[in-house]
Amino acid sequence: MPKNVTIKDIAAEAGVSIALVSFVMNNRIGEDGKQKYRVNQTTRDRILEVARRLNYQPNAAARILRSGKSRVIGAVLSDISNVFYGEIAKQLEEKAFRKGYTMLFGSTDECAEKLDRVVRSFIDKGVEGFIVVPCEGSEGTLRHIRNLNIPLVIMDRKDVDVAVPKVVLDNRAAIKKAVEILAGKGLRKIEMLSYTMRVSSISDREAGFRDRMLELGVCPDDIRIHRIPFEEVSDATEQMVPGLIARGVEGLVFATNSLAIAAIKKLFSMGIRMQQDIHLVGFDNSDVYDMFEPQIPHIRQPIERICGEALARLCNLMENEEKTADQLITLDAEVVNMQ
Amino acid sequence: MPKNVTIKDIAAEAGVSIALVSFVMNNRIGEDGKQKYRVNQTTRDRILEVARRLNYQPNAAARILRSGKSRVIGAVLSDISNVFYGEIAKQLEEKAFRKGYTMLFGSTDECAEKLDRVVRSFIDKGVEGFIVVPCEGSEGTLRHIRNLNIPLVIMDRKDVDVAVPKVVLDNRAAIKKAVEILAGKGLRKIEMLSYTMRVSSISDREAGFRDRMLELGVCPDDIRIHRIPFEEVSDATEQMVPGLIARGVEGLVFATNSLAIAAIKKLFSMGIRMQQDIHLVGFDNSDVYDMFEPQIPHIRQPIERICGEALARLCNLMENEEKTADQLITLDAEVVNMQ
DNA sequence: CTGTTAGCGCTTTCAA
DNA sequence: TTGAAAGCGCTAACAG
Repeated sequence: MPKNVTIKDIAAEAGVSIALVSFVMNNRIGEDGKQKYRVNQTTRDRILEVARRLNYQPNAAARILRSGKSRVIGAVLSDISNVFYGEIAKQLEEKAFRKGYTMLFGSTDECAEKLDRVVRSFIDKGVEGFIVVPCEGSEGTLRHIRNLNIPLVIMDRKDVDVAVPKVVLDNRAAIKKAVEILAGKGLRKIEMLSYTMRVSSISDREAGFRDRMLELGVCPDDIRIHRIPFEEVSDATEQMVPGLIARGVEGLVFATNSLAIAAIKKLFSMGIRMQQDIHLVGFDNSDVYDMFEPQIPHIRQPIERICGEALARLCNLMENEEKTADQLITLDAEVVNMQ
Repeated sequence: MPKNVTIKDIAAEAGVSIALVSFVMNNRIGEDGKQKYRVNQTTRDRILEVARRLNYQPNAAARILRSGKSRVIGAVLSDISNVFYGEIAKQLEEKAFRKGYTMLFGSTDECAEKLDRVVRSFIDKGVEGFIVVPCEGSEGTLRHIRNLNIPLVIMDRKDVDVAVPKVVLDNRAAIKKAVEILAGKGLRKIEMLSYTMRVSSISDREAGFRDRMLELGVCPDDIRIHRIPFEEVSDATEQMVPGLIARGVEGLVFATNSLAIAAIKKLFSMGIRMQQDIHLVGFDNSDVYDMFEPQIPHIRQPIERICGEALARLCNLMENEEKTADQLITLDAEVVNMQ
């Protein structure tokens, strides 16, 4: 391994001091035409030339050590292989890149222990801030982040007693819109598929469903929410669907795309005609929704805005060393393919 | 921001030297019961106690600077929001974590410039190694990585003239299996949907198709591969499908899941019955494949093994400072839901 | 078993 | 306009 080029090498080669090299390297990005350090144009050019010739790469570690800023953000999501979080990841990465930050991603798979492991390893890596989608039992870890004074923004879920900014969807309103689509068609025998998991996004969606159903005059005892364990969506959903049909359910709303997909598969295999024999409203994206004619309407989260807000708040905390503003940013969902 | 605790603080608090603290901290992970530095058990306990009490977090930057190892790997994929790469990302992250590495992810969106930007930013971050899915025109950047002497493993595509390990699917064989499924049903009017993009994974899949069709006795002029631009899969595919049907195509194989999904949507909307009026074989995963009865068979890449191999090679290069072993690791695809 | 010490590469103050 | 020098926090010889 040919020893990496350092500013010292450049200084030697160009016959100047390392300080000068450092100055020049940091001015590279002519920020707003204002140069903090004035260096002789000739010297500057010579240094830049040498740097290029020697293929100089600044050492990140040294820079971080000295400046104390790593410009790395850790994002701890639920499951990066799920489309929704995949899109979140992509947006975060892009937006962070533009701001000059690098993102580190990790999946919790809804397991508090894994979340803790990931968070600790990220801290080890010297992340400057965190964006976290909490899961059941993760409060301790989140508090740990706070205690370490590492900026933190919570995303997607808000039922965590930690005083940090939280960016979430207005889940109640979102599901109300979903129910509305079905109610608007005159349907009343509407049921919901949800997770057993108790996190605010899910609970709020359930609450929204309950609220709207009550408003529609449905008797509380007739409001049906079916809860399925996260780990066995496919099987459990498949087993449950026939029962729904047997009971003559007319409409179904879903708390997540995975639930919707599992149900649609089963319904389709049973020969049930979507949006005819039964009416559905999905949540989040899936290629499956668009398969049918008419397409299955679904609730779309404003992923770009969610990521934008989360990152903005985080940068605020990181850059302005602001006191932990415990704000709740709530964004509205939109309905796709409303019929 | 309360000054972070350093080994110095611990040393002072525990009344020992910083060296001792360092030794203890590095032995934390009792590797194979063998401790490199022997420290008095009482002292050790005291130090650990103080460290815990003061909530000590080792400074990553300093450690990296000193040891020269960041234990960070950069993965540059095509599009992390696509299921296939999403799963790749997840596997890489998990496996890397077990080996004590952290992954950095970036998407190229099949744009060489973006790939270059991402790579440079990762280098800036001090990654120790790269796993890259190249795209058209990315050779220069890959060579740049080599010149910097940063370990590199290429994944998914092999048509890059850079002497590094490459882990790919046996794409020719994979598509042959796909064609075989259709041929086994006695079909001969089989066509393929592919990308215009010239990367080995795609080209090889096309070659496999051509080969198998020739073997089946199809006249070269009758072998039809339809190439669709990556950026407009949906629209272009939708426009193309009716023509295929009009020509009485019996079977379709796809070079990627996105192509398959787009085609299936259109076919379905036209009322064509899958695996009856037309027979399909998909590539990679999609929830859409499982929607139909019988399910749409598809080619499944051994994602876990791909990631395992790629990471293993990379670690080899990073840890053993081995000379660039220019090996090509080819893995076999498997057919899911063969009927 | 424990302490001293010399840097890793870079930023930045202070002085020239 | 330039240079000298002091560390950032940690590791790892080397010396006791």
